[in-house]
Amino acid sequence: MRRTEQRSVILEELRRASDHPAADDVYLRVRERLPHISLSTVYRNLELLATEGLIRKIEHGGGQKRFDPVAEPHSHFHCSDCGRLEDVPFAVELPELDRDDPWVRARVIYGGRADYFGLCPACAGTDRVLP
Amino acid sequence: MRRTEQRSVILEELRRASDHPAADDVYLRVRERLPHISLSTVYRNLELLATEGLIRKIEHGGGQKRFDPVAEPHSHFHCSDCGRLEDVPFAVELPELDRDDPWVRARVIYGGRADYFGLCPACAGTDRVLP
DNA sequence: GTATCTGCAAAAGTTTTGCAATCCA
DNA sequence: TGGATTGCAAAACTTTTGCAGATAC
Repeated sequence: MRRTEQRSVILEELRRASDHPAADDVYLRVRERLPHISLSTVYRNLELLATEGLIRKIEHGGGQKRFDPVAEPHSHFHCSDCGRLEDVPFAVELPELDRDDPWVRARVIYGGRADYFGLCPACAGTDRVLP
Repeated sequence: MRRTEQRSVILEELRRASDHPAADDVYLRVRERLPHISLSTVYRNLELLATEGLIRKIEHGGGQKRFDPVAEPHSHFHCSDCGRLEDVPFAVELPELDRDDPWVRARVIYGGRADYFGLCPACAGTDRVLP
């Protein structure tokens, strides 16, 4: 993987973002700094960076895939109302799997992840009135 | 929601499937029985059935959304190699959230789900040689 | 009878790909 | 220099939508 300005800026802008942007959000942000960059370059680099393990691709409701600058597995919170996608600010431990279970033994399980869904502060109204 | 033959057959075929098919897989199966059905009807019905809570739409790696005939939340196992999506055959309990945590208090959390990823028996080779 | 539903076709939205030119090591 | 990378345009793919006619209740 070579170092190119496009690749660096894409990674920088993704790391600066806190909202798990989709490819075309990244494109818009990167374009502020590199006005001639093309959307395919953004797609190709996000894909490559995810393959190389520097970032993470997230499946999320809605048409687009989102990208996470944090490659380490962690939990997300999805707002069912506005679609916001946030990091859960603490580690969620999944229960240990029973290694003797035949279903578990028949598979190689790399890991697991817990995701939560509900209403974010803005949609729940708790960002205005705190109880 | 009215009862139509198309809707019934779509639901039946989804319930008969064990592989969490995508919309166009459902379309292919339904077409065996209703050769004149259109893909949009399949999309519209899967969407409606999911909205009504009879089935569940699953976000999953790869371009297409998948559908699950089981509406109750349960865990899935994603094969990183071949893309197979299976039900985890036991309940995975998520740890209780700390209701006094300010992050938790600021949100309305409907629920969570644990998903696992790794290699399925075929891709791990354990369907041929059992240890 | 009327609101819902279907099929068709077209549109919309997202992601991928072919290719010639350019760039990095 | 040579392989990786880019920009552009076109293609591919998935999903949604408009509309006229058919259907369920």
